[in-house]
Amino acid sequence: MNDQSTLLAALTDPTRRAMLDLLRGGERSVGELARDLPVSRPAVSQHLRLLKDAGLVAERRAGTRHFFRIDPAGLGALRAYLDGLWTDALAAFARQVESRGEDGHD
Amino acid sequence: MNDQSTLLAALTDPTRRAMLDLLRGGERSVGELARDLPVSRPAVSQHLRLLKDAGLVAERRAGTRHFFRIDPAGLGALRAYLDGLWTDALAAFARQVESRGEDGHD
DNA sequence: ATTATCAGTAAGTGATAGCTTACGGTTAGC
DNA sequence: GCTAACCGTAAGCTATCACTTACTGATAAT
Repeated sequence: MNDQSTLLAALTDPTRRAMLDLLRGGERSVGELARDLPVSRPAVSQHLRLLKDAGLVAERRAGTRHFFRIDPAGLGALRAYLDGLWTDALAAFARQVESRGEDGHD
Repeated sequence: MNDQSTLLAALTDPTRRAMLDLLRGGERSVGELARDLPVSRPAVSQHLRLLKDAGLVAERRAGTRHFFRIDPAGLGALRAYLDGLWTDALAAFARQVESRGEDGHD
Protein backbone atom coordinates (compact mmCIF):
# COMPACT_ATOMS: atom_id res chain seq x y z
CA MET A 1 0.00 0.00 0.00
CA ASN A 2 3.01 2.23 0.45
CA ASP A 3 5.36 0.78 -2.12
CA GLN A 4 4.12 3.15 -4.78
CA SER A 5 5.92 5.89 -2.93
CA THR A 6 9.22 4.21 -3.68
CA LEU A 7 8.33 3.41 -7.27
CA LEU A 8 6.96 6.84 -8.10
CA ALA A 9 9.80 8.64 -6.37
CA ALA A 10 12.25 6.54 -8.35
CA LEU A 11 10.58 7.37 -11.66
CA THR A 12 10.12 11.05 -10.95
CA ASP A 13 13.76 12.03 -11.22
CA PRO A 14 14.69 12.98 -14.82
CA THR A 15 18.16 11.51 -14.58
CA ARG A 16 16.77 8.17 -13.48
CA ARG A 17 14.26 8.15 -16.32
CA ALA A 18 17.10 8.91 -18.72
CA MET A 19 18.95 5.95 -17.28
CA LEU A 20 15.95 3.71 -17.83
CA ASP A 21 15.72 4.98 -21.38
CA LEU A 22 19.35 4.01 -21.93
CA LEU A 23 18.59 0.59 -20.50
CA ARG A 24 15.75 0.09 -22.95
CA GLY A 25 18.20 -1.33 -25.45
CA GLY A 26 19.58 -3.81 -22.96
CA GLU A 27 21.94 -4.02 -19.99
CA ARG A 28 24.76 -1.56 -19.43
CA SER A 29 27.61 -1.17 -17.00
CA VAL A 30 27.77 1.73 -14.55
CA GLY A 31 30.56 3.42 -16.47
CA GLU A 32 28.71 3.10 -19.75
CA LEU A 33 25.68 4.77 -18.24
CA ALA A 34 27.74 7.57 -16.75
CA ARG A 35 29.41 8.20 -20.10
CA ASP A 36 26.05 8.97 -21.71
CA LEU A 37 24.69 11.06 -18.86
CA PRO A 38 25.42 14.63 -17.76
CA VAL A 39 26.23 13.58 -14.20
CA SER A 40 29.19 11.98 -12.48
CA ARG A 41 29.64 8.24 -12.05
CA PRO A 42 29.03 8.26 -8.29
CA ALA A 43 25.72 9.98 -8.97
CA VAL A 44 24.84 7.15 -11.34
CA SER A 45 25.72 4.62 -8.66
CA GLN A 46 23.42 6.33 -6.18
CA HIS A 47 20.60 6.38 -8.68
CA LEU A 48 21.11 2.73 -9.49
CA ARG A 49 20.89 1.81 -5.84
CA LEU A 50 17.57 3.63 -5.63
CA LEU A 51 16.24 2.00 -8.78
CA LYS A 52 17.34 -1.38 -7.54
CA ASP A 53 15.69 -0.89 -4.14
CA ALA A 54 12.53 0.13 -5.96
CA GLY A 55 12.67 -3.09 -7.95
CA LEU A 56 12.96 -1.30 -11.28
CA VAL A 57 16.37 -2.62 -12.28
CA ALA A 58 18.29 -5.86 -11.78
CA GLU A 59 22.04 -6.30 -11.40
CA ARG A 60 24.54 -8.73 -12.90
CA ARG A 61 28.20 -8.64 -11.90
CA ALA A 62 30.99 -9.78 -14.18
CA GLY A 63 34.47 -9.14 -12.87
CA THR A 64 34.66 -5.52 -11.79
CA ARG A 65 31.78 -4.57 -14.06
CA HIS A 66 28.28 -4.22 -12.69
CA PHE A 67 25.66 -4.55 -15.40
CA PHE A 68 22.15 -3.26 -14.86
CA ARG A 69 18.97 -3.92 -16.76
CA ILE A 70 15.32 -3.00 -16.43
CA ASP A 71 13.24 -5.34 -14.28
CA PRO A 72 9.72 -5.44 -15.75
CA ALA A 73 8.26 -6.72 -12.47
CA GLY A 74 8.57 -3.35 -10.77
CA LEU A 75 6.56 -1.59 -13.42
CA GLY A 76 3.71 -4.05 -12.94
CA ALA A 77 2.94 -2.79 -9.44
CA LEU A 78 2.76 0.76 -10.68
CA ARG A 79 0.46 -0.12 -13.53
CA ALA A 80 -1.85 -1.87 -11.08
CA TYR A 81 -2.04 1.24 -8.93
CA LEU A 82 -2.82 3.48 -11.88
CA ASP A 83 -5.40 1.03 -13.18
CA GLY A 84 -7.21 1.04 -9.84
CA LEU A 85 -7.24 4.82 -9.75
CA TRP A 86 -8.44 4.93 -13.32
CA THR A 87 -11.25 2.45 -12.74
CA ASP A 88 -12.48 4.22 -9.61
CA ALA A 89 -12.43 7.57 -11.36
CA LEU A 90 -14.53 6.25 -14.22
CA ALA A 91 -17.00 4.63 -11.81
CA ALA A 92 -17.32 7.86 -9.83
CA PHE A 93 -17.89 9.78 -13.03
CA ALA A 94 -20.59 7.36 -14.18
CA ARG A 95 -22.30 7.55 -10.80
CA GLN A 96 -22.36 11.31 -10.96
CA VAL A 97 -23.72 11.50 -14.49
CA GLU A 98 -26.40 9.04 -13.45
CA SER A 99 -27.56 11.21 -10.54
CA ARG A 100 -27.81 14.48 -12.44
CA GLY A 101 -30.07 16.84 -10.50
CA GLU A 102 -29.92 15.08 -7.18
CA ASP A 103 -28.33 16.99 -4.33
CA GLY A 104 -27.10 14.80 -1.57
CA HIS A 105 -23.89 16.64 -0.91
CA ASP A 106 -23.05 18.13 2.47
CA MET B 1 8.34 13.43 -24.21
CA ASN B 2 8.66 15.62 -21.15
CA ASP B 3 5.12 15.56 -19.86
CA GLN B 4 5.78 12.49 -17.75
CA SER B 5 7.91 14.69 -15.54
CA THR B 6 4.84 16.67 -14.56
CA LEU B 7 2.66 13.61 -14.14
CA LEU B 8 5.13 11.62 -12.10
CA ALA B 9 6.11 14.58 -9.95
CA ALA B 10 2.44 15.16 -9.23
CA LEU B 11 1.89 11.56 -8.18
CA THR B 12 5.02 11.29 -6.09
CA ASP B 13 3.89 13.50 -3.23
CA PRO B 14 2.08 11.46 -0.53
CA THR B 15 -0.40 14.23 0.24
CA ARG B 16 -1.41 14.48 -3.40
CA ARG B 17 -1.89 10.72 -3.64
CA ALA B 18 -4.04 10.90 -0.50
CA MET B 19 -6.09 13.59 -2.22
CA LEU B 20 -6.56 11.40 -5.26
CA ASP B 21 -7.62 8.56 -3.00
CA LEU B 22 -10.24 10.84 -1.45
CA LEU B 23 -11.42 11.75 -4.94
CA ARG B 24 -11.86 8.11 -5.86
CA GLY B 25 -15.39 8.22 -4.46
CA GLY B 26 -16.29 11.27 -6.53
CA GLU B 27 -15.80 15.00 -6.61
CA ARG B 28 -15.09 17.07 -3.52
CA SER B 29 -14.75 20.73 -2.67
CA VAL B 30 -11.45 22.21 -1.51
CA GLY B 31 -12.67 22.60 2.05
CA GLU B 32 -13.91 19.02 2.17
CA LEU B 33 -10.53 17.77 1.07
CA ALA B 34 -8.71 19.91 3.61
CA ARG B 35 -10.97 18.62 6.38
CA ASP B 36 -9.82 15.04 5.74
CA LEU B 37 -6.15 15.84 5.31
CA PRO B 38 -3.45 16.69 7.84
CA VAL B 39 -2.49 19.90 6.04
CA SER B 40 -3.93 23.40 5.80
CA ARG B 41 -6.44 24.49 3.18
CA PRO B 42 -3.98 26.69 1.27
CA ALA B 43 -1.70 23.69 0.98
CA VAL B 44 -4.58 21.76 -0.57
CA SER B 45 -5.17 24.58 -3.04
CA GLN B 46 -1.55 24.52 -4.09
CA HIS B 47 -1.63 20.77 -4.58
CA LEU B 48 -4.82 21.01 -6.59
CA ARG B 49 -3.26 23.53 -8.91
CA LEU B 50 -0.38 21.16 -9.52
CA LEU B 51 -2.69 18.21 -10.10
CA LYS B 52 -4.80 20.27 -12.46
CA ASP B 53 -1.78 21.47 -14.43
CA ALA B 54 -0.68 17.85 -14.70
CA GLY B 55 -4.07 16.93 -16.10
CA LEU B 56 -4.87 14.56 -13.26
CA VAL B 57 -7.91 16.41 -11.90
CA ALA B 58 -10.71 18.50 -13.39
CA GLU B 59 -12.50 21.42 -11.81
CA ARG B 60 -16.16 22.39 -11.55
CA ARG B 61 -17.21 25.64 -9.89
CA ALA B 62 -20.58 26.09 -8.21
CA GLY B 63 -20.98 29.36 -6.39
CA THR B 64 -18.02 29.84 -4.12
CA ARG B 65 -17.33 26.12 -4.07
CA HIS B 66 -14.68 24.62 -6.34
CA PHE B 67 -15.25 20.91 -6.87
CA PHE B 68 -12.45 18.69 -8.09
CA ARG B 69 -12.55 15.21 -9.52
CA ILE B 70 -10.05 12.79 -11.02
CA ASP B 71 -9.47 13.16 -14.76
CA PRO B 72 -8.82 9.69 -16.19
CA ALA B 73 -7.17 11.16 -19.28
CA GLY B 74 -4.03 12.15 -17.38
CA LEU B 75 -3.46 8.63 -16.12
CA GLY B 76 -3.63 7.31 -19.66
CA ALA B 77 -0.44 9.10 -20.70
CA LEU B 78 1.39 7.63 -17.76
CA ARG B 79 0.20 4.13 -18.49
CA ALA B 80 1.37 4.51 -22.06
CA TYR B 81 4.83 5.51 -20.88
CA LEU B 82 5.09 2.56 -18.50
CA ASP B 83 3.81 0.18 -21.15
CA GLY B 84 6.49 1.33 -23.58
CA LEU B 85 9.19 0.89 -20.98
CA TRP B 86 7.83 -2.52 -20.10
CA THR B 87 7.68 -3.69 -23.70
CA ASP B 88 11.20 -2.53 -24.47
CA ALA B 89 12.57 -4.17 -21.34
CA LEU B 90 11.01 -7.48 -22.29
CA ALA B 91 12.31 -7.21 -25.84
CA ALA B 92 15.81 -6.43 -24.61
CA PHE B 93 15.67 -9.37 -22.28
CA ALA B 94 14.55 -11.71 -25.05
CA ARG B 95 17.32 -10.43 -27.31
CA GLN B 96 19.93 -11.06 -24.64
CA VAL B 97 18.72 -14.56 -23.85
CA GLU B 98 18.78 -15.29 -27.56
CA SER B 99 22.39 -14.18 -27.97
CA ARG B 100 23.88 -16.10 -25.07
CA GLY B 101 27.61 -16.35 -25.63
CA GLU B 102 27.89 -13.69 -28.31
CA ASP B 103 29.88 -10.60 -27.47
CA GLY B 104 28.89 -7.62 -29.51
CA HIS B 105 29.07 -5.04 -26.80
CA ASP B 106 31.24 -1.94 -27.08
C1' DA C 1 -24.60 47.52 1.53
C1' DT C 2 -22.44 44.70 4.86
C1' DT C 3 -20.98 40.54 6.72
C1' DA C 4 -19.62 35.87 6.31
C1' DT C 5 -17.95 31.90 3.82
C1' DC C 6 -15.14 29.72 0.39
C1' DA C 7 -11.05 29.72 -2.14
C1' DG C 8 -6.56 31.37 -4.55
C1' DT C 9 -2.09 34.01 -3.95
C1' DA C 10 2.25 35.79 -1.74
C1' DA C 11 6.10 35.53 1.22
C1' DG C 12 8.93 33.13 4.32
C1' DT C 13 10.76 28.86 6.56
C1' DG C 14 12.44 23.99 7.21
C1' DA C 15 13.37 19.71 5.34
C1' DT C 16 14.60 16.72 1.56
C1' DA C 17 17.01 15.28 -2.60
C1' DG C 18 20.49 15.30 -6.03
C1' DC C 19 25.12 16.61 -7.16
C1' DT C 20 30.10 16.93 -6.40
C1' DT C 21 34.74 15.68 -4.58
C1' DA C 22 37.40 12.53 -1.86
C1' DC C 23 38.14 8.04 -0.19
C1' DG C 24 38.05 2.80 0.37
C1' DG C 25 37.41 -1.83 -1.65
C1' DT C 26 37.71 -5.40 -5.17
C1' DT C 27 39.21 -7.62 -9.44
C1' DA C 28 42.33 -7.88 -13.67
C1' DG C 29 46.84 -7.64 -15.63
C1' DC C 30 51.86 -6.93 -15.68
C1' DG D 1 53.52 -7.67 -5.18
C1' DC D 2 52.22 -3.52 -7.72
C1' DT D 3 49.54 -0.84 -10.67
C1' DA D 4 45.40 0.20 -13.00
C1' DA D 5 40.44 0.00 -13.85
C1' DC D 6 35.78 -0.28 -12.17
C1' DC D 7 32.68 0.59 -8.70
C1' DG D 8 30.39 1.79 -4.02
C1' DT D 9 30.32 4.91 0.11
C1' DA D 10 30.81 9.21 2.94
C1' DA D 11 30.53 14.03 3.74
C1' DG D 12 29.20 18.49 2.39
C1' DC D 13 26.79 21.94 -0.46
C1' DT D 14 22.90 23.79 -3.03
C1' DA D 15 18.46 23.92 -4.82
C1' DT D 16 13.90 22.58 -4.71
C1' DC D 17 9.56 21.53 -2.49
C1' DA D 18 5.95 21.31 0.81
C1' DC D 19 4.06 23.73 4.56
C1' DT D 20 2.61 27.70 7.30
C1' DT D 21 0.53 32.41 8.17
C1' DA D 22 -1.29 36.62 6.25
C1' DC D 23 -3.71 38.83 2.69
C1' DT D 24 -6.95 39.56 -1.29
C1' DG D 25 -10.88 38.30 -4.29
C1' DA D 26 -15.47 36.56 -5.22
C1' DT D 27 -20.11 34.88 -4.14
C1' DA D 28 -24.27 34.30 -0.77
C1' DA D 29 -27.21 35.87 2.58
C1' DT D 30 -29.29 39.11 5.67
